[in-house]
Amino acid sequence: MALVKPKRADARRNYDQIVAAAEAEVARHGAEASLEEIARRAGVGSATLHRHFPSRQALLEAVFHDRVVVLCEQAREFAERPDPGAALADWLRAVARYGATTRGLARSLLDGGRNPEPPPDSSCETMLVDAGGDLLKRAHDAGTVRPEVSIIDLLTLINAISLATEGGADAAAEATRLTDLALEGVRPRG
Amino acid sequence: MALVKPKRADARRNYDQIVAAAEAEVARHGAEASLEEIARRAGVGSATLHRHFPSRQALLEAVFHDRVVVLCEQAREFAERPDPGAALADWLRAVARYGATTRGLARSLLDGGRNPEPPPDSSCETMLVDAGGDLLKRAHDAGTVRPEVSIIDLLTLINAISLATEGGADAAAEATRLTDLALEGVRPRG
DNA sequence: CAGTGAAACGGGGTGGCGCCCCGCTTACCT
DNA sequence: AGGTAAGCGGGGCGCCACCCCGTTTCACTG
Repeated sequence: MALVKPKRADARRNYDQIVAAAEAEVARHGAEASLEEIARRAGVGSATLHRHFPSRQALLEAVFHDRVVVLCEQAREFAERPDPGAALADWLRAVARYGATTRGLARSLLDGGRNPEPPPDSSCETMLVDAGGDLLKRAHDAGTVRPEVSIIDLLTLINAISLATEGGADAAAEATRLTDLALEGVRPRG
Repeated sequence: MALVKPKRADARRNYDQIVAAAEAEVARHGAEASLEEIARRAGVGSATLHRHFPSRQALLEAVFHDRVVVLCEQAREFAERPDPGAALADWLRAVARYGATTRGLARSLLDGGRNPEPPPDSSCETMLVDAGGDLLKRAHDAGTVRPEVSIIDLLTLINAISLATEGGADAAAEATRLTDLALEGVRPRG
């Protein structure tokens, strides 16, 4: 059950240094940050980076994993709230806001979803789908969400919004506004 | 008023060949297609490509320009329809579908919007904003769209959907579904 | 604590890229 | 036909992802 991290001490140390360097570099330059530069800043050879992370996507997953876990914990808290519709909406807004202000995350999730092979249980995508699916189920049961709406659709939409607003002047505000627009619809409510 | 295209005959021929090659290559590999490869397939040196198109964005604009013009003409037709709300929705669906099935377009529009300097009147973004703005105005006047909704927000949302669904198994269907979701909202309609 | 086998490392090579310089070619105008 | 400037493109530069393979480092055993 426990994560089987690299065994040797130097390997583990390098792994952590690479993730730390990647976090900084991705924050600066987005999901397309130079892997060579990340390796350089981590103080390792580029071969070491490629050995630990066979793809850019794998590295991004490691970078964002902890933050996504926090979002999922928040979902679990929101699940206790009395109004499931508002809980789902608030969580989606939080996801949109976080995605819009965290360079590279939205792109990483999009590319991850494109991947043909099934993602592991600990992938960012899977975790979000699981956490959000629970909130959605409650909202469905309460009748505050149309039954044909799926969690995949919702997260795809939210992630698309993050992607489109990421890096803007006030990304969080714009992501929130667009999320509200999508959740409420375009027509006035009776 | 008429476009001031490159004057010399060989320049114009190369320009057209580059755009044609770019169209094919972008369709195959998306907005990040290799510029070197495009030049190779167009039968010109890479310097010629860079002379005609100082940035990747400029090339993409040229590639998609004609198709976007068609979308805008469609908007003008839709403006005649009796139900402005449905006309706007149908047009947005068409834009979403086209963006989702045309590799590179959504990405190009997104990056174009990031550009700090104001886009020229003939840019894809400007044309869509103008054409859609007219449809939205009619819908606003008819009261079928909430007044605080802007055409920028709508197109950003639609473009985000295109971006997120582009390249999927049935991109057109998914883009349409997500567009409907965003237009109608998540909650059931009274 | 020393020795050993394997795991991990990283310098450097390869091929591809975007971009640009500059000597050469070509089309246009008179 | 001849002059001239616009246009061309081979080739160079710096950066990148990715990988090969000789070398170093770790962990385990006696």
